Amino acid sequence: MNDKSETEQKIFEAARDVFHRRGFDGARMQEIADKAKINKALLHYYYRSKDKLFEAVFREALKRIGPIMFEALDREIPLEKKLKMFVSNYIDLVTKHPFIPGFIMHEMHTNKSRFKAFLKENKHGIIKLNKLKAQLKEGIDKGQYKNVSVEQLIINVFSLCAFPFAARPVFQTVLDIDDAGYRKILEERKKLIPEIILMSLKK
Amino acid sequence: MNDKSETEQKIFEAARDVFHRRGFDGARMQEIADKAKINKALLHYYYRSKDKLFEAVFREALKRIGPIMFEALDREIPLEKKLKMFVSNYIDLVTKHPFIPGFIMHEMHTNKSRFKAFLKENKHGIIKLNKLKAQLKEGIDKGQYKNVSVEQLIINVFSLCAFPFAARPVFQTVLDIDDAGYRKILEERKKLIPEIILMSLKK
DNA sequence: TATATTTTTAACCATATGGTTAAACCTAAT
DNA sequence: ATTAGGTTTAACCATATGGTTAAAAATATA
Repeated sequence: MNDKSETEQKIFEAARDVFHRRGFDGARMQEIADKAKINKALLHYYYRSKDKLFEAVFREALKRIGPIMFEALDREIPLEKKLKMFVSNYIDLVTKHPFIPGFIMHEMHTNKSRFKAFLKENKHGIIKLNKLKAQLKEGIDKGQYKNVSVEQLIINVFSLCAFPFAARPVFQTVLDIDDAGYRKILEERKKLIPEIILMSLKK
Repeated sequence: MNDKSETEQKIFEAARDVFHRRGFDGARMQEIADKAKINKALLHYYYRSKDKLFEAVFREALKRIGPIMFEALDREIPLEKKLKMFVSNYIDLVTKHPFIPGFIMHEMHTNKSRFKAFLKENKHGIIKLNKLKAQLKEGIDKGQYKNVSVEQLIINVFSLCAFPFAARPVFQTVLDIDDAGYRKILEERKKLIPEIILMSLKK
């Protein structure tokens, strides 16, 4: 869109950092200002309120994830490639922004209406299941795949991709894995997840 | 332990409700008091502070989930049964307390140290992987299972079980499913998840 | 019944927090 | 150099919030 001024950019990045990490309720305008190394009043100069600033951050998070789902799932390539592409893209993205899944989930729980409203207005919001559905049905009719619902399929893929990030501190603690070890595990999943999903489709 | 007085119980239940729903930062002592139909000062009479009250709620959530993981995973029954039992128990529990997964995940992210400290002191905290590990190794050696790591296996099972609850609002919105429909999907997963996991183990 | 103890309440308090204001500062155009 | 516009700051403000206090009410004890 508009090229933000340098300060505006600094503010946004600081805000993203803090909101992602602490959630809306946990975020403090002062912390954001400090992190951006500007006066608190400047936040309100550029973004009128905490709500507005949050919305900008929330939108960006959705806009980052949306296209990935959209591009990968709604495309004319074999299901197998589609899956691998999606999983790899998703894991790469979230590795760079590890708080996005948890952030979106939590904000969604505490404020469903905001999310729904946003999705409705956003083209990437609702996943277009048509192609995937058709593709799956074709495979099923051919006797190539088991008869599974698209919904379950998508829930499975997302669960296997996103949860290891969202629940990372839980897993690392409970399974006693250090950071390097966990990174390795995440990397391995780029191969593992498509395998699992494809296997679950086979008869 | 000690049989809480009626008021104490009312307070705790109200607190659980509010904390689960809003998280620590989003929870207001006033809302808890209102929900319990008592004066705000009574909260501090029974539980000294917001932190203490939260801790009680947080502990309870972990104590509910811990034994389920523990009981099911660390037991002398075939892997297949173990899996089915765990998944079914987990889904039943979380159906009754749908906010637990998201609650634990979020609080973990925003306050890792509290969680780790708690796990260390709790017997159910660290999953004992020994039996599961041995069991898996045996199957692998016999040529019955593929060579997968216990860690990935556990991450997969938990992801498939927990994420559909934690991200429920996201899925329902994005996939356009109503409450009844989603309940059905969750119920179906009691069969689906063990199938997927077992299939992912087969050679 | 009188006294001590526990439970509950209304009224406060101190602080944190989101937000505002008015003035200072900077930069580019005249 | 002066002016006008946008940018940045320090000092405030109003309110929400967790927490306290002292007294009332209820309950147990003698």
